Amino acid sequence: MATLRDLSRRLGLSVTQVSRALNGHADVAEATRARVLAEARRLGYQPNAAARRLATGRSGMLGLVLPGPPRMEEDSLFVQIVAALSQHLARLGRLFVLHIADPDEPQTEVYRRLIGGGAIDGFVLLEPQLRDPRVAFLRAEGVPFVVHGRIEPPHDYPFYDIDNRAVARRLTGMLIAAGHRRVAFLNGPARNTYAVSRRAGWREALEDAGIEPEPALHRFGAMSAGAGLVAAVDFWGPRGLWPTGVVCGSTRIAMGLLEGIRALGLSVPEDVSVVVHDDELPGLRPALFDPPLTATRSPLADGWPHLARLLVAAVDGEPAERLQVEGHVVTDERGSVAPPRPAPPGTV
Amino acid sequence: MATLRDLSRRLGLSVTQVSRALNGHADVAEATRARVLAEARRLGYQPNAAARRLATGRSGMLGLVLPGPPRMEEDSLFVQIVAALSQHLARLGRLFVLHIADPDEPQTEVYRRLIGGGAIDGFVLLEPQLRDPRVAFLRAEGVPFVVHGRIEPPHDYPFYDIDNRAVARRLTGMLIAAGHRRVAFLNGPARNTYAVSRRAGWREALEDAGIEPEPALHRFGAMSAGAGLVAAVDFWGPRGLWPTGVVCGSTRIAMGLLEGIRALGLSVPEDVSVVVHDDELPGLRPALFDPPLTATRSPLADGWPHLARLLVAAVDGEPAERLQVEGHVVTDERGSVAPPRPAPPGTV
DNA sequence: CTAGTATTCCAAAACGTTTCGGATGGGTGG
DNA sequence: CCACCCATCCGAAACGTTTTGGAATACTAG
Repeated sequence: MATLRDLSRRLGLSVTQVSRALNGHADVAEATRARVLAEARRLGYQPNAAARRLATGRSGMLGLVLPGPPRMEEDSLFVQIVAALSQHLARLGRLFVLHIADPDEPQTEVYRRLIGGGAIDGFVLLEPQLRDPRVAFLRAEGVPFVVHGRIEPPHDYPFYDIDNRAVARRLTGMLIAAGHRRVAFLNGPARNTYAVSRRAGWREALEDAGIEPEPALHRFGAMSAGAGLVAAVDFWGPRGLWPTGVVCGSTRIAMGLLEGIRALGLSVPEDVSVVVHDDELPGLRPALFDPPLTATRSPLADGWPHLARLLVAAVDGEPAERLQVEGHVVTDERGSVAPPRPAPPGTV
Repeated sequence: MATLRDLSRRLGLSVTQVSRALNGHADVAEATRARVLAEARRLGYQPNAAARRLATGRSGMLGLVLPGPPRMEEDSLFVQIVAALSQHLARLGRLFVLHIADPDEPQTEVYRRLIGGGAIDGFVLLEPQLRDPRVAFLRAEGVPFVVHGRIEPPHDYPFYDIDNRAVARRLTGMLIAAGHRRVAFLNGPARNTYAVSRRAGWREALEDAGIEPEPALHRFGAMSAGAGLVAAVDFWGPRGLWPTGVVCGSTRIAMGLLEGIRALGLSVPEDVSVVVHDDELPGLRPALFDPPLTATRSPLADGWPHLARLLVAAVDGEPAERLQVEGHVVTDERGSVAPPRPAPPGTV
């Protein structure tokens, strides 16, 4: 493998100048730079990553840490993320390190090990939580990171996110506009920040319409078909609360909900109106549901290129304020919303 | 971050001795080593990966390169591989680098870039092919690698593999033993070495029974349900070859094959006997097919820990002969094999 | 002609580790 | 007492890059 010294000898230049020529510094004559570049190409020169890293303190490696092996139903999404990050980082000249943590080891220990040896320059953080310990740790250590989503203020870090409160407001608002007053919300896990924002949005939409939000109609829970099915049985079973409209935080929840609604002999949108936020999860398209579901839509996939770009910029020292991207959300009307039908006698 | 120098100053030792103490060299007094270890722990010392790498030439990073984003039906398998490699390598103190190559860039260029800067010590090679260009390149460059499967002899490299010829012999043999003479084989892609070995096994089993292998009954093709379905229509359609028994190289092929057989109004095992090799692909269990399929079984997942271990050993200079593992294959009899029924009149 | 300013270059230090070639001192066998 | 060996230690070089602080040259303004 050719080194800078080899080049410098062949060219009759100092190692310094060769380095500066290759790195595009200003104080090297254009003619010299051309000679250096030509010779470097000829010899197939590639800078030694270790040496560069020792000198600069940067490794050029960016990491994603998962708390454990993904659950089966998340497989396709996981592949999407990993493939996208790897590809986009490669395009930016970085390497992608994937680390599946041992579920027993404390999260921050894992990060400590990875940054300790200077192996990894920065991290992508998925599924941020309120008072996220990873964020606290990386902040304290001064290690760059980019968040997919947002944590609580101050927002002094790079992120890609959508306006989750607005999403929930819009979905809830569509049902209210159709005349619904008992609007339930099947939300994600309470520990995730986006779920908290969405609850706020649901509340606001109701309050704006002069409706008192009924706590029992809001549910934190898993983003799974199971959660939707259970909710259906619970809402419209013997002692149910009979909401007339339901906002689903995920197409997976909606899938289970629709199954439950069908099983109970009800139908959408005649008996219940359903709307959903569509992340464009692989293989789950609200347009292909029966009936097709009205939805707000912002593909998760939109975020991956941004995350790669933002993280690289953050490692390069760009200030966080310029590294905050909010994704677009569009609305797809599909006819799963109709005016409410009065609740059957004998229910609240 | 504490360095060796910090430790040496605190302990009144030379940097040399501290380094040797931590790395378990022989010429350091036990008492000294204990002191060093204690102090290292106290300061939370972690060796700087870049410096070590610069000195030793090894980076501690091991890579997997995929030629492009995985296809959807392979997602779960891909997750399994990636998660397992990451976890097992982490346990061995190495980092796992996943690189999704740009499909346009020539494979060897990708590897050249990755090893060029000394970024990656060695690679896991999946889906080896005959005269695999990656193998040729890595061999020429002297970069360690481990192969999942085998390439053509000489076998002077580390691998984990099963005896694919024996698998095909066993499956074909089971059908022959039940009285079948027209035994078809739905194989994997011709470019993959395992498919070539399996074809040899199929041939041998037939020849051992004094049956002339009929080339039209063997098919290279994708490991997909589609391939199985097409084969079914082709075998038992209007101008079909009417094999009485079929060996499937994968449960995915078998899935399509069974669907086709059913669609043609035939049934297993009355009209056709079917056996399959079961890799334990996620979500595909021959025991749950209708009817349950007789199979040879060796979980792909068995291989991942070996691959991690073998690669690490290879990078550490262990000779290849000791780094060759052959996985076990068991047979599951499930009753999808019956004696053949005579071909309908008018067919070959 | 002089002082000042760009432009282009370079020697040497620094990054933190491993390793090579000894040095030191105590013990052993003669 | 000498020669030798063993156990334990150390200084210095090496890995290949970036960066610092200036040096040398040519040009410009006065």
